[in-house]
Amino acid sequence: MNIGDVSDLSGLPTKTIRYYEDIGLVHPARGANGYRDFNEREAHRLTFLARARSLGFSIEECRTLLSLYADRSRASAEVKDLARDHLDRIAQKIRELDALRRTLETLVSQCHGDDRPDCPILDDLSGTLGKPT
Amino acid sequence: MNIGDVSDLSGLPTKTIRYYEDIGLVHPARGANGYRDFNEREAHRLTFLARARSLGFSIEECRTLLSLYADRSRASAEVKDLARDHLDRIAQKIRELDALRRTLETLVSQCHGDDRPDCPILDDLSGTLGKPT
DNA sequence: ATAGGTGTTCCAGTAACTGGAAGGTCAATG
DNA sequence: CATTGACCTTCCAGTTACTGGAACACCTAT
Repeated sequence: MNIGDVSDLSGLPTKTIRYYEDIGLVHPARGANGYRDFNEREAHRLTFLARARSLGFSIEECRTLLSLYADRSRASAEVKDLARDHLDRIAQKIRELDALRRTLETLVSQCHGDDRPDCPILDDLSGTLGKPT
Repeated sequence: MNIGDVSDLSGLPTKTIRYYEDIGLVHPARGANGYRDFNEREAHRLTFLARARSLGFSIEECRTLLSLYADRSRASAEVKDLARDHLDRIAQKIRELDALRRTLETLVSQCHGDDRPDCPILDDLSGTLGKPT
Protein backbone atom coordinates (compact mmCIF):
# COMPACT_ATOMS: atom_id res chain seq x y z
CA MET A 1 0.00 0.00 0.00
CA ASN A 2 1.14 3.50 -0.79
CA ILE A 3 1.04 6.28 1.74
CA GLY A 4 -2.21 7.66 0.33
CA ASP A 5 -3.94 4.35 0.86
CA VAL A 6 -2.95 4.04 4.51
CA SER A 7 -3.87 7.67 4.92
CA ASP A 8 -7.39 6.92 3.76
CA LEU A 9 -7.45 3.81 5.89
CA SER A 10 -6.23 5.37 9.10
CA GLY A 11 -7.57 8.88 8.67
CA LEU A 12 -4.09 10.28 9.33
CA PRO A 13 -2.73 12.92 6.94
CA THR A 14 0.20 11.77 4.82
CA LYS A 15 2.31 14.46 6.45
CA THR A 16 1.64 12.93 9.81
CA ILE A 17 2.44 9.44 8.59
CA ARG A 18 5.81 10.58 7.24
CA TYR A 19 6.42 12.28 10.55
CA TYR A 20 5.58 9.07 12.40
CA GLU A 21 8.14 7.27 10.30
CA ASP A 22 10.71 9.98 11.06
CA ILE A 23 10.27 9.45 14.77
CA GLY A 24 10.30 5.69 14.42
CA LEU A 25 6.69 4.77 15.09
CA VAL A 26 6.29 2.92 11.80
CA HIS A 27 8.79 1.29 9.48
CA PRO A 28 7.34 0.95 6.00
CA ALA A 29 9.39 -0.81 3.32
CA ARG A 30 10.38 1.05 0.19
CA GLY A 31 9.54 0.12 -3.36
CA ALA A 32 11.95 0.36 -6.29
CA ASN A 33 10.65 3.85 -7.05
CA GLY A 34 11.38 5.06 -3.54
CA TYR A 35 7.73 5.08 -2.52
CA ARG A 36 6.84 3.86 0.94
CA ASP A 37 5.18 0.46 0.87
CA PHE A 38 3.01 -0.36 3.89
CA ASN A 39 2.14 -3.95 4.65
CA GLU A 40 -0.75 -5.10 6.86
CA ARG A 41 1.24 -4.82 10.02
CA GLU A 42 2.47 -1.27 9.41
CA ALA A 43 -0.96 -0.17 8.26
CA HIS A 44 -2.41 -1.65 11.43
CA ARG A 45 0.11 0.24 13.57
CA LEU A 46 -1.12 3.45 11.97
CA THR A 47 -4.77 2.79 12.76
CA PHE A 48 -3.67 1.89 16.28
CA LEU A 49 -1.81 5.19 16.51
CA ALA A 50 -4.73 7.17 15.13
CA ARG A 51 -7.03 5.72 17.75
CA ALA A 52 -4.58 6.15 20.61
CA ARG A 53 -3.87 9.75 19.62
CA SER A 54 -7.58 10.49 19.36
CA LEU A 55 -7.86 9.26 22.94
CA GLY A 56 -5.30 11.87 23.88
CA PHE A 57 -2.29 9.64 24.50
CA SER A 58 0.97 11.45 23.85
CA ILE A 59 3.34 10.25 21.18
CA GLU A 60 5.61 8.74 23.80
CA GLU A 61 2.68 6.98 25.44
CA CYS A 62 1.69 5.68 22.03
CA ARG A 63 5.19 4.35 21.59
CA THR A 64 4.88 2.47 24.87
CA LEU A 65 1.40 1.23 24.01
CA LEU A 66 2.65 -0.07 20.68
CA SER A 67 5.43 -1.98 22.32
CA LEU A 68 3.04 -3.35 24.93
CA TYR A 69 0.74 -4.32 22.11
CA ALA A 70 3.54 -6.12 20.32
CA ASP A 71 4.57 -7.93 23.48
CA ARG A 72 2.27 -10.94 23.61
CA SER A 73 3.35 -11.79 27.13
CA ARG A 74 3.00 -8.44 28.85
CA ALA A 75 0.59 -8.12 31.73
CA SER A 76 -2.61 -6.17 31.14
CA ALA A 77 -1.81 -4.36 34.39
CA GLU A 78 0.93 -2.40 32.63
CA VAL A 79 -1.50 -1.10 30.06
CA LYS A 80 -4.12 -0.37 32.66
CA ASP A 81 -1.62 1.67 34.70
CA LEU A 82 -0.70 3.75 31.70
CA ALA A 83 -4.33 4.33 30.82
CA ARG A 84 -5.19 5.20 34.38
CA ASP A 85 -2.35 7.73 34.62
CA HIS A 86 -3.62 9.27 31.45
CA LEU A 87 -7.14 9.29 32.79
CA ASP A 88 -5.97 11.05 35.94
CA ARG A 89 -4.27 13.75 33.95
CA ILE A 90 -7.38 14.26 31.86
CA ALA A 91 -9.56 14.50 34.95
CA GLN A 92 -7.14 17.03 36.44
CA LYS A 93 -7.19 19.08 33.25
CA ILE A 94 -10.97 19.06 33.29
CA ARG A 95 -11.02 20.33 36.86
CA GLU A 96 -8.64 23.15 35.95
CA LEU A 97 -10.60 24.15 32.91
CA ASP A 98 -13.80 24.05 34.88
CA ALA A 99 -12.40 26.41 37.50
CA LEU A 100 -11.33 28.70 34.69
CA ARG A 101 -14.73 28.51 33.10
CA ARG A 102 -16.44 29.47 36.35
CA THR A 103 -14.13 32.46 36.84
CA LEU A 104 -14.64 33.65 33.31
CA GLU A 105 -18.37 33.16 33.52
CA THR A 106 -18.49 35.35 36.59
CA LEU A 107 -16.46 38.03 34.88
CA VAL A 108 -18.44 37.91 31.69
CA SER A 109 -21.71 38.07 33.55
CA GLN A 110 -20.54 41.12 35.46
CA CYS A 111 -19.58 43.06 32.35
CA HIS A 112 -22.51 45.03 31.02
CA GLY A 113 -21.08 44.70 27.52
CA ASP A 114 -22.38 47.86 25.96
CA ASP A 115 -20.63 50.90 24.54
CA ARG A 116 -19.58 52.27 27.89
CA PRO A 117 -15.88 51.93 28.61
CA ASP A 118 -15.87 50.61 32.17
CA CYS A 119 -15.36 46.87 32.19
CA PRO A 120 -15.11 44.47 35.14
CA ILE A 121 -13.14 42.00 33.04
CA LEU A 122 -10.31 44.42 32.41
CA ASP A 123 -10.55 45.60 36.00
CA ASP A 124 -9.94 42.08 37.13
CA LEU A 125 -7.05 41.57 34.75
CA SER A 126 -5.42 44.81 35.80
CA GLY A 127 -5.72 43.80 39.43
CA THR A 128 -7.37 47.04 40.48
CA LEU A 129 -9.97 45.11 42.40
CA GLY A 130 -9.90 42.25 44.84
CA LYS A 131 -9.48 39.27 42.58
CA PRO A 132 -12.26 36.72 42.34
CA THR A 133 -11.68 33.02 41.53
CA MET B 1 12.91 48.18 38.60
CA ASN B 2 15.14 45.45 37.29
CA ILE B 3 13.80 42.35 35.62
CA GLY B 4 14.16 40.31 38.81
CA ASP B 5 11.96 42.74 40.71
CA VAL B 6 9.12 42.64 38.19
CA SER B 7 9.55 38.89 38.05
CA ASP B 8 8.89 38.70 41.80
CA LEU B 9 6.05 41.17 41.45
CA SER B 10 4.26 39.48 38.58
CA GLY B 11 5.20 35.90 39.26
CA LEU B 12 6.47 35.55 35.69
CA PRO B 13 9.92 34.00 35.13
CA THR B 14 12.55 36.40 33.83
CA LYS B 15 12.85 34.24 30.74
CA THR B 16 9.19 34.80 30.02
CA ILE B 17 9.47 38.54 30.58
CA ARG B 18 12.33 38.80 28.10
CA TYR B 19 10.26 36.78 25.69
CA TYR B 20 7.32 39.14 26.16
CA GLU B 21 9.59 42.02 25.31
CA ASP B 22 10.82 40.17 22.21
CA ILE B 23 7.29 39.79 20.92
CA GLY B 24 6.43 43.36 21.80
CA LEU B 25 4.10 42.96 24.76
CA VAL B 26 6.18 45.18 27.01
CA HIS B 27 8.67 47.94 26.29
CA PRO B 28 10.97 48.49 29.24
CA ALA B 29 13.53 51.29 29.10
CA ARG B 30 17.21 50.47 29.35
CA GLY B 31 19.64 51.74 31.96
CA ALA B 32 23.19 52.90 31.22
CA ASN B 33 24.43 49.37 31.99
CA GLY B 34 22.08 47.82 29.45
CA TYR B 35 19.76 46.43 32.12
CA ARG B 36 16.03 46.61 31.50
CA ASP B 37 14.36 49.24 33.63
CA PHE B 38 10.64 48.73 34.22
CA ASN B 39 8.51 51.64 35.30
CA GLU B 40 5.09 51.36 36.98
CA ARG B 41 3.25 51.11 33.73
CA GLU B 42 5.39 48.34 32.25
CA ALA B 43 5.35 46.45 35.53
CA HIS B 44 1.57 46.75 35.55
CA ARG B 45 1.35 45.38 32.03
CA LEU B 46 3.24 42.32 33.21
CA THR B 47 0.88 41.63 36.10
CA PHE B 48 -1.99 42.12 33.66
CA LEU B 49 -0.39 39.60 31.32
CA ALA B 50 0.23 37.12 34.11
CA ARG B 51 -3.41 37.25 35.12
CA ALA B 52 -4.75 37.07 31.58
CA ARG B 53 -2.48 34.13 30.75
CA SER B 54 -3.54 32.34 33.93
CA LEU B 55 -7.11 32.70 32.69
CA GLY B 56 -6.04 30.90 29.56
CA PHE B 57 -6.09 33.77 27.09
CA SER B 58 -3.62 33.23 24.25
CA ILE B 59 -0.75 35.61 23.71
CA GLU B 60 -2.56 37.23 20.80
CA GLU B 61 -5.70 37.62 22.87
CA CYS B 62 -3.58 39.18 25.59
CA ARG B 63 -2.21 41.60 23.05
CA THR B 64 -5.73 42.60 22.13
CA LEU B 65 -6.80 42.85 25.76
CA LEU B 66 -3.84 45.09 26.52
CA SER B 67 -4.72 47.44 23.71
CA LEU B 68 -8.35 47.45 24.79
CA TYR B 69 -7.18 48.17 28.29
CA ALA B 70 -5.07 51.07 27.09
CA ASP B 71 -7.93 52.46 25.05
CA ARG B 72 -9.91 54.51 27.53
CA SER B 73 -12.76 54.94 25.09
CA ARG B 74 -13.30 51.38 23.94
CA ALA B 75 -16.64 49.78 24.56
CA SER B 76 -16.83 47.09 27.21
CA ALA B 77 -18.72 45.03 24.65
CA GLU B 78 -15.49 44.40 22.77
CA VAL B 79 -13.87 42.94 25.82
CA LYS B 80 -16.94 40.94 26.68
CA ASP B 81 -17.04 39.44 23.19
CA LEU B 82 -13.43 38.37 23.43
CA ALA B 83 -13.96 36.85 26.85
CA ARG B 84 -17.09 35.08 25.71
CA ASP B 85 -15.35 33.59 22.69
CA HIS B 86 -12.67 32.36 24.99
CA LEU B 87 -15.26 30.98 27.36
CA ASP B 88 -16.93 29.12 24.52
CA ARG B 89 -13.67 27.51 23.50
CA ILE B 90 -12.99 26.45 27.06
CA ALA B 91 -16.46 24.97 27.40
CA GLN B 92 -15.96 23.10 24.15
CA LYS B 93 -12.62 21.77 25.31
CA ILE B 94 -14.18 20.61 28.54
CA ARG B 95 -16.87 18.73 26.65
CA GLU B 96 -14.27 17.02 24.50
CA LEU B 97 -12.12 16.05 27.45
CA ASP B 98 -15.15 14.76 29.27
CA ALA B 99 -16.10 12.52 26.36
CA LEU B 100 -12.53 11.26 26.37
CA ARG B 101 -12.62 10.66 30.07
CA ARG B 102 -15.78 8.61 29.80
CA THR B 103 -14.34 6.47 27.02
CA LEU B 104 -11.15 5.86 28.92
CA GLU B 105 -13.01 5.13 32.11
CA THR B 106 -15.00 2.47 30.33
CA LEU B 107 -11.87 0.93 28.88
CA VAL B 108 -9.97 1.02 32.14
CA SER B 109 -12.86 -0.51 34.04
CA GLN B 110 -13.07 -3.35 31.53
CA CYS B 111 -9.41 -4.25 31.83
CA HIS B 112 -8.80 -6.77 34.59
CA GLY B 113 -5.33 -5.35 35.10
CA ASP B 114 -3.51 -8.40 36.33
CA ASP B 115 -0.61 -10.39 34.91
CA ARG B 116 -2.65 -11.97 32.17
CA PRO B 117 -1.87 -10.62 28.72
CA ASP B 118 -5.35 -10.08 27.30
CA CYS B 119 -6.34 -6.43 27.56
CA PRO B 120 -9.52 -4.69 26.40
CA ILE B 121 -7.69 -1.38 26.19
CA LEU B 122 -5.24 -2.63 23.59
CA ASP B 123 -8.05 -4.48 21.87
CA ASP B 124 -9.89 -1.21 21.48
CA LEU B 125 -6.82 0.62 20.22
CA SER B 126 -6.07 -2.07 17.71
CA GLY B 127 -9.63 -1.95 16.47
CA THR B 128 -10.20 -5.68 16.77
CA LEU B 129 -13.52 -5.03 18.45
CA GLY B 130 -16.47 -2.81 17.78
CA LYS B 131 -15.34 0.53 19.10
CA PRO B 132 -17.03 2.06 22.14
CA THR B 133 -16.81 5.81 22.88
C1' DA C 1 40.54 40.90 44.82
C1' DT C 2 37.24 37.85 44.65
C1' DA C 3 32.88 35.58 45.15
C1' DG C 4 28.08 35.23 44.34
C1' DG C 5 24.14 36.94 42.60
C1' DT C 6 22.46 39.60 39.21
C1' DG C 7 21.94 40.98 34.40
C1' DT C 8 22.84 40.51 29.04
C1' DT C 9 22.59 38.04 24.32
C1' DC C 10 22.10 34.21 21.38
C1' DC C 11 21.20 29.46 20.05
C1' DA C 12 18.66 25.40 20.46
C1' DG C 13 14.95 22.51 22.00
C1' DT C 14 10.14 21.31 23.36
C1' DA C 15 5.14 18.71 21.12
C1' DA C 16 3.19 17.27 17.27
C1' DC C 17 2.58 18.40 13.51
C1' DT C 18 1.63 21.62 9.11
C1' DG C 19 2.68 24.27 4.88
C1' DG C 20 5.22 24.94 0.96
C1' DA C 21 8.84 24.51 -2.54
C1' DA C 22 11.14 21.79 -5.94
C1' DG C 23 11.15 17.87 -8.14
C1' DG C 24 10.44 12.48 -9.48
C1' DT C 25 6.76 8.82 -10.85
C1' DC C 26 2.68 6.77 -12.62
C1' DA C 27 -1.62 5.95 -15.23
C1' DA C 28 -4.46 7.53 -18.65
C1' DT C 29 -5.56 10.19 -22.44
C1' DG C 30 -4.97 12.59 -27.17
C1' DC D 1 4.90 9.70 -27.83
C1' DA D 2 3.83 13.73 -25.17
C1' DT D 3 1.34 15.62 -21.83
C1' DT D 4 -1.68 16.14 -17.94
C1' DG D 5 -2.86 15.48 -13.27
C1' DA D 6 -2.60 12.86 -9.29
C1' DC D 7 0.51 10.99 -6.45
C1' DC D 8 5.00 10.45 -4.41
C1' DT D 9 9.74 12.18 -2.62
C1' DT D 10 12.89 15.27 0.41
C1' DC D 11 13.97 19.31 2.86
C1' DC D 12 13.21 23.64 5.18
C1' DA D 13 10.56 26.64 7.88
C1' DG D 14 6.76 27.88 10.91
C1' DT D 15 3.48 27.07 14.66
C1' DT D 16 2.72 28.09 20.57
C1' DA D 17 4.68 29.84 24.46
C1' DC D 18 8.04 29.32 26.41
C1' DT D 19 12.56 26.90 28.67
C1' DG D 20 17.47 25.58 29.16
C1' DG D 21 22.07 26.54 28.66
C1' DA D 22 26.36 28.77 27.27
C1' DA D 23 29.31 32.66 27.47
C1' DC D 24 29.97 36.90 29.14
C1' DA D 25 29.18 41.61 31.75
C1' DC D 26 28.04 43.91 36.00
C1' DC D 27 27.18 45.00 40.86
C1' DT D 28 27.65 44.50 45.82
C1' DA D 29 29.97 43.04 49.77
C1' DT D 30 33.67 41.16 52.18
